[in-house]
Amino acid sequence: MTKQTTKMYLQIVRELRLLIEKENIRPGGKIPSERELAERLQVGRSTVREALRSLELLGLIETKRGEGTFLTDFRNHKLVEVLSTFILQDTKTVGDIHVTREIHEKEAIRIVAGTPTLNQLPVWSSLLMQLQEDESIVREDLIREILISTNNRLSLKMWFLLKQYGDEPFQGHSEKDENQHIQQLLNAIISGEIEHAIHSYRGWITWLSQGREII
Amino acid sequence: MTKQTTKMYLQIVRELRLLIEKENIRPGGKIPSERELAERLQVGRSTVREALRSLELLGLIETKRGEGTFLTDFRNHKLVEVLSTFILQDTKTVGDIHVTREIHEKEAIRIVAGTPTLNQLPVWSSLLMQLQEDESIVREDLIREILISTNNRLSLKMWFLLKQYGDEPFQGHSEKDENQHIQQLLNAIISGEIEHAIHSYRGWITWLSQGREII
DNA sequence: TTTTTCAAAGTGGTCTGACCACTCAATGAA
DNA sequence: TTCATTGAGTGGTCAGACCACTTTGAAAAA
Repeated sequence: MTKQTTKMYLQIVRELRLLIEKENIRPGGKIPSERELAERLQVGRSTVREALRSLELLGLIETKRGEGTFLTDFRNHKLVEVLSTFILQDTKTVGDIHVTREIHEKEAIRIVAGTPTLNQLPVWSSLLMQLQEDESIVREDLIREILISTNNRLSLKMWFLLKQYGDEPFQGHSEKDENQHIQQLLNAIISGEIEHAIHSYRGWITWLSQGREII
Repeated sequence: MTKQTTKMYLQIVRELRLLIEKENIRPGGKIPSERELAERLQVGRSTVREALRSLELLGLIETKRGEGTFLTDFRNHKLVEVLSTFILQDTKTVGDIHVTREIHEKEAIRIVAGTPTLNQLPVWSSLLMQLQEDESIVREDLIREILISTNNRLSLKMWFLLKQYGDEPFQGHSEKDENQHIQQLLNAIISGEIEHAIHSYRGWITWLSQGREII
């Protein structure tokens, strides 16, 4: 049908999503070939390709010439590259991404700190011990752990994506200083002091962004 | 050339960026036609289209049949839509959607209530007056107003999507009761009492969900 | 002259069929 | 058994053909 009002390739993106769900294709799994999709969906192969190329640029699928097309695990860098070359100039957008990511992080901290069963999790004290033995912790790992423990997978995935878009290399920081921020946060979480935890988090973030500007 | 190692359509994405920069095409400006691009870059039109479709799905360009292709305002985070359809697919937990939406709502309330220039906005008192004259306000309208005033378009967009996915009809509620919740929230915002505002919000949400279960 | 009509040019949307480059597995020879 | 070959399947690209839509400007009508 060449007369649809909705763009065909967007339709295909949708169909593809349904197909993936119906056939239970997991990350890493193989998607039907372009020719097969074209026939099954009754569209031209070039149209199928337009949809697939879009998804590839988003990092949702991966194609290997001679082999096929595969579902990926949402962590391709292509998208980050493209977006950064096109968008990263726009400071307002970058700011939004950071702020939005921090929204998810803060709320997760509030939940963990405010929920006895969560703030008593052995992982916090074990992390704290690591720090006291001068083993450093990567910021992302800690935050991810916090996000995970809130058991909101949607929020976790959004956070993951935002992290990809907005990531900047953190450089020129003293590990010792950072450890102090982390310890403060962990202590507040364990003792269930929500506002204290948020305050520590804010301090940490501020400290990080100051570090960024020095570069 | 059919023998490049780097994928042609990615090459084109890159070329396109350079072209846009060189010709100083601003958001809203027109990009050369597909046929012209194909000739200038010495590639097939379908290959050009694959690149353009990708950028369109990312929300970087916009196409109008019969007119042409245009550079968009990057702030249109259209990619969120696509990503969300893929993400929400396996994270069907309606609960997650609600909780995540509420994360954005709560944070927005915190920001508005805690920022003097925002909580003094005339819109709040005017809404409050409407309520006192017994004109009812739709929940979504109020929340949207709050989100907008935080000036984080990305968060706003996410909220909008979450709202769409998780929408349920609110029924069987007494308008009078709801007005009371809203008034409480608005008053707390205006007076800058963050925790009070959050508390009101929580009460409102709880009340709403109880109403839902009755259905 | 002014207004209306409408056909042509230009643009994106889609399809078809044809090659090319690559991978993999089955086939067959050593 | 081992190794080389070959053919089927898959993505990558191209050229050309229509279709649907918008704009525009010249011709026709007022």
